[in-house]
Amino acid sequence: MKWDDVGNQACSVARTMAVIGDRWTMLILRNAFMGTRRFDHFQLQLSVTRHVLSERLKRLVDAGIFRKEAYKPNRYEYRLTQMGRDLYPVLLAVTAWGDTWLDEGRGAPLVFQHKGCGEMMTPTLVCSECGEKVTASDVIPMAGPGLQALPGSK
Amino acid sequence: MKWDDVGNQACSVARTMAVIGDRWTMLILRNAFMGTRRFDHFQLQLSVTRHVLSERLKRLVDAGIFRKEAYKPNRYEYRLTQMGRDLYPVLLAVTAWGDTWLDEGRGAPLVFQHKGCGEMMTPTLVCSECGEKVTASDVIPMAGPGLQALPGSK
DNA sequence: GCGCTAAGTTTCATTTTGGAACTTGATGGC
DNA sequence: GCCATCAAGTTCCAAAATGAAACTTAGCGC
Repeated sequence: MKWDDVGNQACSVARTMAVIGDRWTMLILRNAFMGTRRFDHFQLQLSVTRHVLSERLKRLVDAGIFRKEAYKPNRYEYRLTQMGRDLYPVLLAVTAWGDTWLDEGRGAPLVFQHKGCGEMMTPTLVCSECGEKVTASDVIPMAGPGLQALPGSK
Repeated sequence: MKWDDVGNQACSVARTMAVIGDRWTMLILRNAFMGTRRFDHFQLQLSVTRHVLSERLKRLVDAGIFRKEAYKPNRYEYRLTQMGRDLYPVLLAVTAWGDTWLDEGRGAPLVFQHKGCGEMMTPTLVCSECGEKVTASDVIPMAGPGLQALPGSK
C-alpha cells in the first residue's frame, strides 16, 4: 500500500500519520513549539537537508498545521496554526515516553513547568469524563460515527 | 544528518522518533493495541510489504517494545512489553488530534469507553500536579538533568 | 509423504534521502 | 547606483529505503 492510500483509511491514526508521521516532521514541530519560524533556522538547528525541509514545510502548510507568512518582502516564516498548536499533547506524550524509557539513567533533557500551578509536571493522559489516569487496559475502543468499512483492522 | 545520529541527541522527541518515528511503525503499534500479534495478520491488516514489516518488527523487538515469543515450534508472535504498552498515551493523543482535525465532518471512526467510569471519553492531557488541562502556552520547558549540550535547539 | 500454512528472505524496479552546489530577489554598505 | 550578502529556496546526483511479487523453510494434518 502507498502512503496516499493510508491517509484515506477510516482511522485517525492512519490519517494523522499521513500528515505528521515522519521523523523530520516531528522534529520540525518540536522546534516550532520552541519558537523557531524560519527556513534557515530549522535547517541549521535540525541538520535536515534543505531539500527535505522544503518538502516537509510545504506539506505542513498544505495540511493547515503551519501558516506561511511574509515578514518582509520575499522572506517568509512558518507559524503554527491552531491546528498545529493542538499537536502539543502529541509532542508531550512522546516526550514523556522518551523521558521514561530512553533516558539511559541521565534524567530528562527537558522538564516542564506548568504555569497554572508553578510545579514541574509530568504530562499525564486522563479520561475527560472522570479525570482518572488512563492506560491501554482501561479503555474499550468501539466503532464511532466516522467508521465506514471495518475489515477487522482499520 | 542521518537517523542514527538523531537518536543520539539529548532530546526525548528525537530519541523517541529514532525508534517509532515512522509511519508504518505507528500503525503496527495501533494494531498491536487492537490485539494483533502475528506476522501475517499485521501484513494483511496493514497491507505493508513483508519486507518492511519484517524490518520494523525486528527494530521494535530490539528496542524492547515488542517481545517475540514462540507460540509453537517455529511460529512466533509479537507482544507488547510494558515499554510498548506505555506508548498508549501517544496513540491516544494522535487519535484525539486526528478525530478533531481530520474527520472531514464524519465524526470519529473509533470512540473510547473508559472502563473506570463507563463514559465515552476524550483522551485529555493534564498536569500531573494540579490536574489542569495543558496546552502549549501553559508550559515552560526548562533544561533538565539529562541535558548535555544545548545548541539552542536540541 | 503431500500439500498447506506461517514466517520470513530475496530480487529488482521505483521513490525518497542526503549532500552539496546553484538561483533568485531583496537589503545594506559605501 | 553598484557590489556583496543573506534568506529562502531549487537542482542535481549518488546512496538508501520502499513496494511488489516470487521464493524458501520448517512444522502440521492427515
